[in-house]
Amino acid sequence: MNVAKDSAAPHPRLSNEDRREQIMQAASVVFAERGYAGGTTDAVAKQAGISQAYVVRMFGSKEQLFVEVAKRAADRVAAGFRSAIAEFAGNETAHEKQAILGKVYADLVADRGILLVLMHLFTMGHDPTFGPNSRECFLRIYRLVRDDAGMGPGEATQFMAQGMLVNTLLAMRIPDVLDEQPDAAELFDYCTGAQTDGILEMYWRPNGA
Amino acid sequence: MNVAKDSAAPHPRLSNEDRREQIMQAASVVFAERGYAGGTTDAVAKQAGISQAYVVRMFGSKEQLFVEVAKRAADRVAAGFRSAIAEFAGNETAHEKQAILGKVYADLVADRGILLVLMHLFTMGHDPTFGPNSRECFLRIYRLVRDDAGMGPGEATQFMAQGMLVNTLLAMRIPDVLDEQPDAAELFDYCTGAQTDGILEMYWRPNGA
DNA sequence: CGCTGTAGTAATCAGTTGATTACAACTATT
DNA sequence: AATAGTTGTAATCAACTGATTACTACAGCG
Repeated sequence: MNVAKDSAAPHPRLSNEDRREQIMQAASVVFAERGYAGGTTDAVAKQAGISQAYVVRMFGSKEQLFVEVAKRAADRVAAGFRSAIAEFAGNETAHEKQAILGKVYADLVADRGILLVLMHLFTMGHDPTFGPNSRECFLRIYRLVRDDAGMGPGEATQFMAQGMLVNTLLAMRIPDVLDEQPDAAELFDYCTGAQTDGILEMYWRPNGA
Repeated sequence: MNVAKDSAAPHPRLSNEDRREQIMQAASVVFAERGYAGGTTDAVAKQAGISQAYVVRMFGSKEQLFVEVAKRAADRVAAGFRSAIAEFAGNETAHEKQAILGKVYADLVADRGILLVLMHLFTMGHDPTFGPNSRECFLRIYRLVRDDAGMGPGEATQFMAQGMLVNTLLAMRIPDVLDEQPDAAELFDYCTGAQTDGILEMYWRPNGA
């Protein structure tokens, strides 16, 4: 039996796998708020409660860490969509499909890490490393919506457009000024449609789900 | 009469006003590609061909410089829309208005500075300085489209959504992979509609207009 | 117990960065 | 021509940052 170290032990000593996951979660928070250039490996380390040296050694470089964090964010969106699509009855209209996937997306981006890390990735299309990555992530989601969900290219495009507007509004923290800015409330309402209340409910929590 | 200094003079010695404009143009290029945190005042200075110290002293701080650059980007979008709206005949359908303003927007974001600086601004909604600024800039455009252009809230929202998707596709440099990625070509085509060719034509030039 | 691999850190380093200061060069006014 | 204001820079600084190295501590295995 282990000695009693279950409560607030100074060094829980995680496995490689668990620690990786923990660092990526911390990096997601840090990169989301500060961007790639502004997110320091030291901030990630502090967020994870470990040393800065360990963060760098675990992923080789800050660049590689960001790539993996961004990739995982896209993975989660894809997984969320796939699992929702798997439960389609098959007779939904394109509009109904949009509503279902829209709700799933609202759940996903309640995690500001997913939301903002992807947005930061998209703004680095010029970068030799991040650029190809960003295009691949985005097109993967597009294909999922168009093919697996079975929307036409037009409907899929419109769905992606609405998603990008939701991204922007949430990134800007529009929900913070809903009370004092009637126009913001109107725009947010028209954009999120039936999901408005659900999104707002999740928005005020520390993290989604 | 001035002495002959019109050809490649080492120090043209600009007026305060002209120099400000030149620095902001340089900063627009630098911040666009590197983001706020990644864009150094030294890179701005080199882009403008002056010393780093002068960049900082002219604007007080890097933060203030970014605020002014972002504000000017939003101003240009607003001015472009306003001048197009001023030429409305008054009997356009909402769809026609969207097409006209869409074309104007395509012209504007051919300048990657405008496009990306605004996107970077939008991702900093949490920042006490940039946050209020980003919301104000965005809502200003929304009101312009909804009120001055006379679209309803629904049409205006849809127009903004399409704009955010165009932003994302251009930021990711989707046009760079149009040939090897058929899905990218399809998405871009459906998104830009009648303006596809016009946008691409401008995309390959050093700068818009 | 000794050995080996793994988790984790402290210390350090070279390069960068925003900002400040003091100073030089030019221009206009009187 | 002396004065004063403006344009612009070189030099410098303290703080920061990603990465490397050498080290410690612990766990499993024979």
